Amino acid sequence: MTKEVEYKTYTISELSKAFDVTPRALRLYEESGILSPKREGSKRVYFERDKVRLRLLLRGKRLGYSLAEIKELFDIYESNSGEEGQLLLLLETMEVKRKQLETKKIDVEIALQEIEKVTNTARKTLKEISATKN
Amino acid sequence: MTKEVEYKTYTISELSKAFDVTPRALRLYEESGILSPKREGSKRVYFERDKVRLRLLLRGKRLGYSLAEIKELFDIYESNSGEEGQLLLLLETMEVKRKQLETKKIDVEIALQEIEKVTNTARKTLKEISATKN
DNA sequence: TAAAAGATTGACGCTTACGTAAACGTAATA
DNA sequence: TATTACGTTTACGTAAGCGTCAATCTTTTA
Repeated sequence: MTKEVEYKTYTISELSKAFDVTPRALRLYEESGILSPKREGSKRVYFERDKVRLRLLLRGKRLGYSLAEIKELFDIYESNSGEEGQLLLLLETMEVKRKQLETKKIDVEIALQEIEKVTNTARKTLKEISATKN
Repeated sequence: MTKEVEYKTYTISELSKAFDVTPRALRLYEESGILSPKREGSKRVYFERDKVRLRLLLRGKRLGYSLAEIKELFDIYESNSGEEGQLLLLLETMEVKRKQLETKKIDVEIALQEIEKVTNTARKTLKEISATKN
């Protein structure tokens, strides 16, 4: 008794709409070795795995990582043989990334504080203006 | 009695070392209209104001903003006449940026969580390995 | 005073991350 | 069956953000 599992698949345009990226970008991500859709003839067929990776990829981009860096991360993560050396490499890499992200987090928070300051000052001035008007 | 105020100034190489950017970059930032050092003959002289702006610029970059966007922000902030329309524009702009930053904050936090998961899994596996060894 | 250290202005080069168009194939639809 | 929609590869174009000379000038410093 074979267990039939339905895998949802996506065409390039479906995936591109779903994530608001162009097909061109998806092809580039493939060329960069990050996505690897199956083929049906010459047409790309994307599976859940690709969707997951694309989601991570885009988050990575928003965080400022280059495609090369993102691929590197995927590679390290996947090449993980469960072997000790590999695991240690993984841990080191993650530690580096973690520190970068903590720094970024601080950058974001400082920026938010600055925005708040500017905003408060502007609001005060506005209030004074409307008070003067009356 | 004239009040003499000492302003600390910087040469391009001093500032470049202080912020770990190349002189070339500083010249580009000037060309982009973000920095505007005074001149002593043909030589650039940077004041505190430039230092402050550079610090903000670099944070902006780390947050993923382009030089053009950064300049735009400075422009809006400075063109602020205290006039009502300008203040409202400033508030709107800041609100947009604030939302972007909140999104980025979430991205960072999700990424940190993912790193934690991967890290924990790797650590567990490592423990199992060292247990087997004995 | 000669040489080294820093500065300046071009100007061309390079990488990343796509955009865009061309030329072509296949499949669904009017 | 003709057209429209969607897909493919190939390839050139582009914008941003510098890197890297080259040629020249000025100022220290040995």
